[in-house]
Amino acid sequence: MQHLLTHINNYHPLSAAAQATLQNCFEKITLSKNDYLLGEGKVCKHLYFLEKGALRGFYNLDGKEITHWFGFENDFVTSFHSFITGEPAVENIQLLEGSVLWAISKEQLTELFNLHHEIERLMRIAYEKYYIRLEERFVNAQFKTAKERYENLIQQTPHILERVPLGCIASYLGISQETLSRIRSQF
Amino acid sequence: MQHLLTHINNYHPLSAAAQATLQNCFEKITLSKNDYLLGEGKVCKHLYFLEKGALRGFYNLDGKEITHWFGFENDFVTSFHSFITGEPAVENIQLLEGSVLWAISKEQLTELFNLHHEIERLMRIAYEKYYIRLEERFVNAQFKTAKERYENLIQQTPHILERVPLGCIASYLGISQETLSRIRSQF
DNA sequence: TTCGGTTTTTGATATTTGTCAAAAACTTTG
DNA sequence: CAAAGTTTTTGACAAATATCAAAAACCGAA
Repeated sequence: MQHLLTHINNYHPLSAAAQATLQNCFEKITLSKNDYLLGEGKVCKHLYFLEKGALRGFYNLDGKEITHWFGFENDFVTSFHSFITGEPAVENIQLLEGSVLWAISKEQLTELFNLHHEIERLMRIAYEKYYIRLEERFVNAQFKTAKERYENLIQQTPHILERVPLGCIASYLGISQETLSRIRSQF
Repeated sequence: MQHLLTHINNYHPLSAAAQATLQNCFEKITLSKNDYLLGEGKVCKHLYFLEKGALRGFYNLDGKEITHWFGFENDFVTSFHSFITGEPAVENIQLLEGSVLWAISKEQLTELFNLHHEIERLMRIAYEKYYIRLEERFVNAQFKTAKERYENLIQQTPHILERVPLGCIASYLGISQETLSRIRSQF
């Protein structure tokens, strides 16, 4: 829990009062490798903070699993579309490693926004950061070649390579596993 | 101005006090077709609301202009990366039509957040919507074929086809202009 | 209205990436 | 440790898309 608070204060320092309220609303969750945090079709009613471990978001397309994002230490994770709109999720969230998470419900979070302006500010700032991050992934996906995207991955998020099977990484990069394998053999 | 307030109240209803404060902070801007709202290398210090007209964000790559987003009526536009981080923009924002915009500086907006919790809430909600929108574009870019992306465009944002030159649309969809032309001839 | 410029389309060809199938390299576990 | 399963690589080929060049269509201003 201290881990979470430290990270949050990094984003945007909170008053002692706000921190105390936050503490009461997050619930600890411990999951094993391959467990599901969310199954497609379910509404994702929680925002999670990943204290330790790794997970992936994926959906099914023609019998194949398309991984489109990963979460690691200090990431806030949820099925954003479902969490925000309240619609059923199209994606699954599955653990890649045994992990420790902290969960807060959307309901509680909304309540916290009302109680503490600064917590809503924290969230606004978090969205800014996540927006920028997504924007960069979008530009990569749309305008870079497979090889450039792989080089980007090596340079900017090498931990992904060390902790995730190549099959997941291929679809994360938007290429087939065979193509990824061939790109790798060039290094 | 009433236009802007109406739109904002649609997002998230504001108190009369907050609305009055907002009114004083937005400045009206009128620009002609082909004018620039932002040039690359400049820090984007404003958030704009597009009341009427159309514009595009693009950057230069190997002498070619890569259009990656459009703005239309009722869109909030800025160079998000630059606006959020304070770093120089990599992109240009250029008018596709004569337009009417309302501008607010980041500084003033931050001030408004302090004055009215509800305005920060409005912004948090706006980020949520824009995040989801971007997420959908990302999935399209990474996992759909050129033809599927074009079909999506026809169904979901047909106004783009009517108001924007095909060269811009091609890079917006992440395909070459020739390929776009060939896809179109199939319809 | 017509000339000059821009935008869009068409054609030929090259490149990138995907698909399917099989082999090789790893992992797990009994 | 060995069999069985899983993941990764390799090969041959197919499909999608890009590139370059030129023609056609469109448009705006003198």
